[in-house]
Amino acid sequence: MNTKQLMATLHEKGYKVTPQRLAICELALSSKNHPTADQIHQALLKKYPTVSLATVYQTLHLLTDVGLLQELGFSDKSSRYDPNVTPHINLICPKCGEICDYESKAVKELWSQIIGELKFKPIGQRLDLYRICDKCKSR
Amino acid sequence: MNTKQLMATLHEKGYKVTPQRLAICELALSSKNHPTADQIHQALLKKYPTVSLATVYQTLHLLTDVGLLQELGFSDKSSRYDPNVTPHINLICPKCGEICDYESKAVKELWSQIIGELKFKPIGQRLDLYRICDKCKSR
DNA sequence: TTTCTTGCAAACACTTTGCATGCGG
DNA sequence: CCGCATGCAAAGTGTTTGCAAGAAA
Repeated sequence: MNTKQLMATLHEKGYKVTPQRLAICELALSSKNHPTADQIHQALLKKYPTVSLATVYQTLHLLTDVGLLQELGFSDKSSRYDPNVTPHINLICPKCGEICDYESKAVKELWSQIIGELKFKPIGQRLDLYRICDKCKSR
Repeated sequence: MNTKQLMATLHEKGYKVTPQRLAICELALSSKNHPTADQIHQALLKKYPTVSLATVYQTLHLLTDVGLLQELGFSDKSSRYDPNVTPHINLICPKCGEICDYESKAVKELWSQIIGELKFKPIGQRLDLYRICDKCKSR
């Protein structure tokens, strides 16, 4: 999603377009490593030294409402944000917190099979798979 | 799991057996509605009016460590505890917070198929499916 | 001009910790 | 007896809120 599309989406939903929002949206939606709100905030400070963490949270919620982002809450009370809202597996290392997406035709097929079995359409899903990542294993 | 087995498991892992622990374990492990720590605490107060919430949290972590319980963290920072640690789907209503388990042969089969594809053994999983529950839909 | 957004700081909810006391092994 | 477990209260953490000032439409 480019900037133009993003601005159109915000307008459409009745949200104002501000530089902060654009910056946060672009960072969050292009992220690959499932960042925390704080990580996004830190990255943002380089370009916008005055943005507050509260604004980051607010904008992330906005994106979650709109359906462009998924918030993954964890038992340590931290949240990670994932721009991939399609059915996929989050491979999570409980040691270091690394999360990477695992996408495959099989996953999507199997998931749609389960949905068929359930006879209703879900509004979202979250598939986590926990395992010690290679880095942590070799240590 | 009955009380005798539970006591044996605690001993085995080097944990002391106390009345509080037994009570918390029995409540948590037999729960069907994915309670919060506070709900467990409230229920417990009827029998043990002096147990502290801290003890409840500690014991729930103990059970999680031992692998008898899974902690489900959510984006609103709440945690729910699930005694079902086998691969199954949590049907979650984001409106009212209701969680029910959906277990089927298909889920387990398809899940193990995906695991086979991954070439390593996970140490756990979490499969959430979000949908508005019937009660909320009819309202 | 009107309304929404921002940034700050204070408030919040849930969870964890420190410590003195008490009980299990 | 020794050491872990308990209960309480205080501290901690990530997130949310209230409000005045500022910017978008």
